[in-house]
Amino acid sequence: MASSTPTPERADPPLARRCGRGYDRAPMRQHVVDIVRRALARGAAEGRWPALATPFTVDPPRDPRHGDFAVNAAMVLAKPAGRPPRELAQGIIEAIQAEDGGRSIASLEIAGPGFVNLKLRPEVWLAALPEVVRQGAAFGRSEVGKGKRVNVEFVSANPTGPMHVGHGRGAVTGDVVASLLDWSGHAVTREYYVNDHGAQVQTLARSVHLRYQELLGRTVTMPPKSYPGDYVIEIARSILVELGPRFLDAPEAEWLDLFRERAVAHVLAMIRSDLAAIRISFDVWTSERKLYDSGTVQRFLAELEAKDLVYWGKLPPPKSKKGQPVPAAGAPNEEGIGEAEDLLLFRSSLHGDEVDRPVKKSDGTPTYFCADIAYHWDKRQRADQLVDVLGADHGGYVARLEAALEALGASRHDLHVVLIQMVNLTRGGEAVKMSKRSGNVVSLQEVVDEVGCDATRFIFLTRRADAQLDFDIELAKRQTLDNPVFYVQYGHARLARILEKAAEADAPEARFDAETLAVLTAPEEMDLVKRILSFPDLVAGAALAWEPHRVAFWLQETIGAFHSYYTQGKRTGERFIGADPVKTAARLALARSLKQVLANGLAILGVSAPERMESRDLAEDV
RNA sequence: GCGCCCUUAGCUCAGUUGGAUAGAGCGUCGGACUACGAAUCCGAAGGCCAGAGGUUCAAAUCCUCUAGGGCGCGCCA
Repeated sequence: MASSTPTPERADPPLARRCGRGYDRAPMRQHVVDIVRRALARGAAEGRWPALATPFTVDPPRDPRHGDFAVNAAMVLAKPAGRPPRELAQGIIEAIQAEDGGRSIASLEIAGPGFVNLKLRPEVWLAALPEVVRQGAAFGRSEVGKGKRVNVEFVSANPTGPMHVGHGRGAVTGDVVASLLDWSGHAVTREYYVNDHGAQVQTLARSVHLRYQELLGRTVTMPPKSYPGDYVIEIARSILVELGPRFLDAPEAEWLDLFRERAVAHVLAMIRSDLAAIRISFDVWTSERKLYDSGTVQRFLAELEAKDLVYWGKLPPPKSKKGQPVPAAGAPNEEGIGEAEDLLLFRSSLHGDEVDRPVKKSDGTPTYFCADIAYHWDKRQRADQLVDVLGADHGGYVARLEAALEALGASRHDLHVVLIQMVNLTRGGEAVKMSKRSGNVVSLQEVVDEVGCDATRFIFLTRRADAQLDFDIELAKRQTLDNPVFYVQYGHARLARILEKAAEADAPEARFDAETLAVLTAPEEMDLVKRILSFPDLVAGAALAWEPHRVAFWLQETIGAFHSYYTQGKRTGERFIGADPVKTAARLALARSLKQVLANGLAILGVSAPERMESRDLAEDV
């Protein structure tokens, strides 16, 4: 585990949090942060500049020529000190040098408006490399989330049909967010909320009954709002086979519950199977129905009343859509409910919501929202931080959930919602027709069957969650450069083959001692070493920003750097396994470290890291 | 009409929570294989970061407005 990582001492936590970004404890960077912090404190104590009021940053600059880290302390201090930043920078450099005593820093210089560019001695970087292989599959884990319980709710697709591609994106995103949080030391629960209570599952049950009648020879027409899919026929058939035709003309009350239970169980089994195909499983499945059966919702409502958070009243009239007339007062809406009647309203507008939201309908039954806040409140008791991964069409729902948490005494920040934008499925650039009406929504299963689990998962992660994603089936199957999955996996396989080849060729073994690694002097080699060592930083950052796509991009960049280095070696004749046994041993150490870090990155994404690629079969292409 | 999200190279997108001369891939053009995987790489061309103001040492990033695109908007879940 990561516990043996040389953890830099953390003198004073509040100060430590102010300096740097707080979340970042990558050993090398933290080392620099510590030195700079001590240097600044000493300078302040000596009256050379004021004590730091705002945080400074230590960041790897975009341009590697600017050094390993850029420190902005002089610019931050310029105003309070009343002196030009470049002048301050000179003093800061001297203080840093005094602090370090030449042990770890190779160079310091003033640049641009007042940055202090800092370069560590190569041996400092190289000395950290053995840790990568020593920690192996745990390299990259951190404890930034130590002791924090996080509940990640995702998918939560209604149990009325198989998962489609859009669900798949949310599923993979949620799964990897959970994985990242796990890697950064949080105690993670993956949770699925099953909406098995409302009108939609009733509709499903009725659809099954219609198909049931059909199987018994009746001619039926599926109403517009029903579920016509083939799986509905399957469910009907299984009921017919097992229980016979006795429900054909029975009143609804006699079969509705039974049909619903059967249907939901069947669909949930389908969903579990869809999820298994993309390597996703959940720790907890929470049934909305059981929240009622166990009295959780009722108790929750009582609590709301006790806290005076609800009242009986009328909802303000809706904002009309452009071009549409505002319904006359008292006119019934689509559900035939007039607006004159009172409902039980939750005071969400006190906490940032636009209006108060109903928790009980005018007929006295609880709304969906009611059960959902009860559910979130319940989750909040079980975890310190909640994450919901929702489709973007639920964006309007976030404010009321946050309001609910806040009203109940938690913080609105205890919930973070990751909104997933829609997926445009294409095939060779042509949009794939998705018609909900015909039940022809392309199922996740079909896509996974065609392109494979690895490609499906990876492609879902090649875009920020809140941006729309084009998913091209042909591209995902293609074994070429424009397919990022292939590119990254090939890089891992290539490293595996090099190490394999070295063993066969009786080449020297990888060696991690300082003397051997010291021959890794090429800029490309040091660049790779630094990239490898930045991995824990990347993972922690992606976790705390809930941004799994960062890992996918990092993998592509890192493997690209390796391919470039490798091919360059081929061109110059500086072969990976070369005549020089020391260089060979050092390069193999680099290869092992890089292979490990790629494997770990892919593990976070839930994508396999193959030891070799299957041979390309072009004959398959028509 | 109101709210939220988006707008970066011809195309698809990154941009390290405000840092230095804005980066990749694809596409285009031109190059590199007696080889440990050329399933790769190198180079060139390509930009008013949608537009206008503001905040400060510093803005693609934060605030306001405008123009386009997406989503949502009464006791459906």
